[in-house]
Amino acid sequence: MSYEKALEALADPTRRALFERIGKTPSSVGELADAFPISQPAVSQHLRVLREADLVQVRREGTRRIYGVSREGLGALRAYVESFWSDVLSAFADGASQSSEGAAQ
Amino acid sequence: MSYEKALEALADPTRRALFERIGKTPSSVGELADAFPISQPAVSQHLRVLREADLVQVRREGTRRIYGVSREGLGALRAYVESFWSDVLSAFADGASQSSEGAAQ
DNA sequence: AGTGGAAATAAGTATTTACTTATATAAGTC
DNA sequence: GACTTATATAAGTAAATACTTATTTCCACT
Repeated sequence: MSYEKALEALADPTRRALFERIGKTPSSVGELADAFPISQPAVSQHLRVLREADLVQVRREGTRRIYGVSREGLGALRAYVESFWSDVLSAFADGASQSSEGAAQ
Repeated sequence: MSYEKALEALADPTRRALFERIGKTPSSVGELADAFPISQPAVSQHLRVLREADLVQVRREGTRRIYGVSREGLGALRAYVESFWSDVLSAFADGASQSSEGAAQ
């Protein structure tokens, strides 16, 4: 749906690192705050942006909140990039206008 | 190579719009400056960022410069998203831990 | 070489944003 | 209900950035 928000969310290096870490192992806010050199509120703020981009998902576990990757936002981003990519490929096949390039792929 | 720069470049709405327009029809700086409600230098600055992210490519044509999409940066971004996506899918297949989701794909 | 047009760079500015510390909310435990 | 632990929100700040106008660079043409 909104690949725009996904792009904006993943543009920031810290937020991207948080997202990648969450992708490998779902984590609580505290675990993330321990693993990264920023404060807990900073982590929460980043998580909020990632959540609003549908890139992550929360699950309550007692008093903690476990953040994991959501497929919604990532899927939207993937669809966008993929469609753009195929457009570019077909434009290249048509025109073959890109001068400084060698073989395809 | 550097999907990071591609993400940062495409995060800005104006720059993303420029990139999408260039994807449809390669254009000169002047044409872009006419088509968008920003000044020519602003266009040039955005093009520079897109160029440094290997998302666009320049070709000289007389005194003008025609910008077209480059496959380098877009391919890098695509590879990143794609690999992340497949990781998420396999993690989902393993754990099936995402609570609020329905069927796969 | 001199002129004209196209694009890049320089310099300055207002907005955005990624952080901080302080505080509030929420859930589990006694 | 009081206390502790975990997370979110409030408020403020310094750095990044997307624009502007002014100027420079670069190419074509005479």
